[in-house]
Amino acid sequence: MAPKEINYWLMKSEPDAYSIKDLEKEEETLWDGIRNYQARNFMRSMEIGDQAFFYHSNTKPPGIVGLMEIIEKNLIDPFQFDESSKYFDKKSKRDNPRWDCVKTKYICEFKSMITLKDLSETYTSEELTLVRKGNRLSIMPINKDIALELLKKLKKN
DNA sequence: GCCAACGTTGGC
DNA sequence: GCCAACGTTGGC
Repeated sequence: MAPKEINYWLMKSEPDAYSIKDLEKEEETLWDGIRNYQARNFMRSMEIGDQAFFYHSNTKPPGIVGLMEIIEKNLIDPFQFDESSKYFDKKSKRDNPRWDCVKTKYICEFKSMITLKDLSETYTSEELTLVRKGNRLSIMPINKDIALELLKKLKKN
C-alpha cells in the first residue's frame, strides 16, 4: 500500500509561553488556547499524521525552529470552561464546546532556524501566507512543495 | 512604541 | 445588515 499522503502546516507559539525546547522535554502537547475561528478550522481539517512546522513568534528573530506531528484531533480545549484562565469563554457550552484543539508530538528541532526574513526573501505572500504583511494567523497550511523544499534545506544544515 | 491587518462587538 | 470603534497579533 502506498504511504498515506500527508499535509503540512505551520503553528506559531511565543517561545516565552511555549517553545520547541518545552515540546522536546514533554514530547507531546495539547495545542490549546486557539481563539480564532480560522485557526480553529485549520486544526479541524488536519489529519492524524500530518506534520507541522513549529514557528517562534514575537521573538528576535522570528522563524521556523522545528517539526512536529499531529497525533490527535477534535480534543476539547479545557480552558474554555476554566474561569480563571485567560482562555475562558463564557459563551461556550459544555454540551456544545466552541473550541477544540489537536495534540502534537515532537519530531525534531532544526540545527538552525529559517527566519521570517529568509522566508519573505524567498517566497511571495501568495506562495506562503506566513510572509503576508500583517499576517496574524497562528495556524495555517503550508503548500506541500514548499514544505518539502524547506525540509530539504533544513536537513542540509 | 508604532502600526498594519484583521477579527469582534454593539448601536442603530 | 451596516459600520464605527475597539482589541489583538506580531513584525519592526
